[in-house]
Amino acid sequence: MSFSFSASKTDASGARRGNLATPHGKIETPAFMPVGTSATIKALRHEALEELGAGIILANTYHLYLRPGEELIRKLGGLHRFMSWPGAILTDSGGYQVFSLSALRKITDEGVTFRSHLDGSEHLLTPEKAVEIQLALGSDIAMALDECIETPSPRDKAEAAVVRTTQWARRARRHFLAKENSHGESEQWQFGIVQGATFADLRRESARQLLDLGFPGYAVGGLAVGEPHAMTCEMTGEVTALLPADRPRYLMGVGRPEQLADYVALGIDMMDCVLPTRAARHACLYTSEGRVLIKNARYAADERPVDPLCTCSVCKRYSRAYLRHLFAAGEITAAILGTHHNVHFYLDIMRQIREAIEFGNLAKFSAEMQARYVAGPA
RNA sequence: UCCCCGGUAGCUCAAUGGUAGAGCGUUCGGCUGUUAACCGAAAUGUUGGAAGUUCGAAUCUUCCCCGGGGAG
Repeated sequence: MSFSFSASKTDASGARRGNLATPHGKIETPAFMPVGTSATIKALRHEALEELGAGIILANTYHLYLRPGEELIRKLGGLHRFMSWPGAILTDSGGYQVFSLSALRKITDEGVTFRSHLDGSEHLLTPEKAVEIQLALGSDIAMALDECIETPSPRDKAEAAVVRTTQWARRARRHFLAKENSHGESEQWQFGIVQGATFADLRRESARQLLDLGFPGYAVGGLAVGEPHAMTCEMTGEVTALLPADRPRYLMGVGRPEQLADYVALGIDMMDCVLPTRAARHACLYTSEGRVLIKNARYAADERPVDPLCTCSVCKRYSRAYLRHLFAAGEITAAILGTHHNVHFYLDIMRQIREAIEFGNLAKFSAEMQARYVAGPA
């Protein structure tokens, strides 16, 4: 089975309804990818993930390189087999760690030197090395190493990050193609990542430079790192306007439930975010009526489900009172149930978004959902 | 009956004469390509009681109350 992507229907808004075929299954787009940095969606078993209908998940090059090491995973048959996940996997390159681990790394033109947060050892991650690791992992989609910078950033810093990201993308693409040719047929796709911070012209320039490198798909990175939602949308729109219609667009690291449809309307096909999983572990549950901070005292004797409109197995069975108790008691089951619900909620939003695109009424869905969401929990 | 140790925030405990604190708990908030079952804020005190010494007492003195241990 080989790769392909097609966006067959387009909503008036610019939203695309498509299909992404991978060696590990077909994914209906627009798609949300739960984040499993360390080869697991924290507190969620793969059985549940499959039940929830996740077709593709994220894993992280840098973290798996540090532990358990990509060579071990290669020996054990690759990441899919190692973690026993039959669906598709996209691996982030470590570019986000350039941002999130800024205190532990140094950037040069050659690459990024990280001081491991696990044992303090030093590691040089180059664009080539990131490709090597992702080939060893055998992910379906490999991301090129990029330089993700913080917001707000001055223009000169954003310019430098664009230059570096393009140089790194060129090296990553060349290295990837050389390896791919030696293998024969394509077993993996590689995406390039657009940077440019909050500067529209830099975003456009970054996109044009990456287009020259001929990636099978393109990502928009360095957003949702503190800037207002309107800015995220503006930058995303600048980029998607330039990207080829026949290739998937991936907006990295977004977003809040009420924002997902906005990104889809800008022509985004794929998104990922730690919010549903992390917030769940921190007792923040997303519902059709807004966020429920389940540890609040007001839920102590509330026998209703977390979300009365939700069809997930947690909402069918357990009360707010019970979930609040589990969180208050620090029980591990709290994280498991909360994560299950939140991931269901995100994947269900995406299902509704896809359906709305089919019927050409994404804007209506978005408005209705937001109105209900903003009203807040009863 | 005597001797010793102790009594400080809801809990476990700091502070040895100089502005009563911490951790946990409680309440509330934040998390956007995961260094995050994490992080932040707030509320909560007649320092067991009474009387002394002192410019000043959780701290020193005396008596009483309560808990633990020991002796007889």
